[in-house]
Amino acid sequence: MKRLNTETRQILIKQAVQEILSTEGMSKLSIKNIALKVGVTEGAIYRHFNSKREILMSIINDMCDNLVVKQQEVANSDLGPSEKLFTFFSKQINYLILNKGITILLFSQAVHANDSNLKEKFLKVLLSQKTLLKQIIEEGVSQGIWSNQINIDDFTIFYMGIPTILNFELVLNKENFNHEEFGTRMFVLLKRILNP
Amino acid sequence: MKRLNTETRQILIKQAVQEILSTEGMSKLSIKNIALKVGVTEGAIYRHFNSKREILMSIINDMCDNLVVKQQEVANSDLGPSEKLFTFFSKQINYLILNKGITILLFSQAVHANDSNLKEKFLKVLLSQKTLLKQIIEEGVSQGIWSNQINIDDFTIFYMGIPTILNFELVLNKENFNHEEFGTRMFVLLKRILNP
DNA sequence: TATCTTTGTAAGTGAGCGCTCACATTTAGA
DNA sequence: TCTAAATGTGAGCGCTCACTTACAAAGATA
Repeated sequence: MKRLNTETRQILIKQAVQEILSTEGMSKLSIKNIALKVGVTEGAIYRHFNSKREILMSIINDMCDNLVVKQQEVANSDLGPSEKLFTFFSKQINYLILNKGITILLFSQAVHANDSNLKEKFLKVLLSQKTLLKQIIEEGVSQGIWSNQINIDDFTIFYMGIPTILNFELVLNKENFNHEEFGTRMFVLLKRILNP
Repeated sequence: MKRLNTETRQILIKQAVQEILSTEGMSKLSIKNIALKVGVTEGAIYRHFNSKREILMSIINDMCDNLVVKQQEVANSDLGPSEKLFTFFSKQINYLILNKGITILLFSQAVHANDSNLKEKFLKVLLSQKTLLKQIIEEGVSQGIWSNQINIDDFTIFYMGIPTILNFELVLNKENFNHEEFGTRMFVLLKRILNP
């Protein structure tokens, strides 16, 4: 068996986790299954992570670093609200398509995680995305670009449903699902809500 | 221990399942947990259902009889498209609020059920709702009530995200969540997409 | 080459899972 | 009142779970 250093192995383990999540679901996410997918035995997994919980925590931390922080930068940039929203949304869709399993993880754990620390962390990610989005929409409404008739909280709630349906379509349509277009097509609908 | 006949006990078991699903999630849905919530022992559960799978199947059959069939009637009624959509949507929201656990069950099992028969049944329910909705929207668009610019498939995909966010808001806000208003508020956003 | 840290293996732990079964008790009908 | 069916109990089945441990061997450093 070829040996790899911890950093490399950790990445492979996290990739395996996301692959299992997107194809088989949370109930099949066992250490044995992860090890099988990585090509090592169960014990080897525990050389690189102290617990299953720690693997999930690492995945969500990656999402913070590679997505949420970037979205934060977009929200606070000097772009116009319309461009901000498009970039914010695109980054999210691209990340979810590249990391297919993460939506299942995010929603199931944020709502019903056994571990309360894990639950709080997952919730924090979802809520911070919601807050950033709200900030962008408020800016657009106050500038008169978007309608002041809409309830901004309702819009953000509505928006948060998109990751789930993306995941749903990804799993169901698998092969013939058009990744690239999904974002732009959904964006059209979002703009129809916002436009005066 | 008070004894109850099978019909009564089956209802209590299904209620317990939905309660566990909405408060603790799929991972805590064990026969032991169900029995505990019902107030009997594990063995008693198997007097009224042959398997855990059969309990879930019965819950989804109830949803067919009490919701999907009603939605079908609405879609095929002689109401106008706008009234059809409102009634169709209201029935769904009310059912999901009354049966809080069912969204988790529906989406998690339709996507990743271990049992393929179960999976197909769950998928069928989701897809038949999607088809009925599409039928209503097509009618409205062809009558010129709604914009012919929108992609109807995209709209139905978008619509299917609502059950998940409803569930999300229900769990997170628990007490201070306004059940009655949620439907009408979301309906406002849906209409903004559809309106010419 | 010798040594030591790092990585992987294989067998095992106790706990919980869905489910079964021998047995007890209630309930309904003759 | 007697009997048989229906309902509930509690121990226990084989299995998988997350995780541990004793041991082996690869790779780096000297």
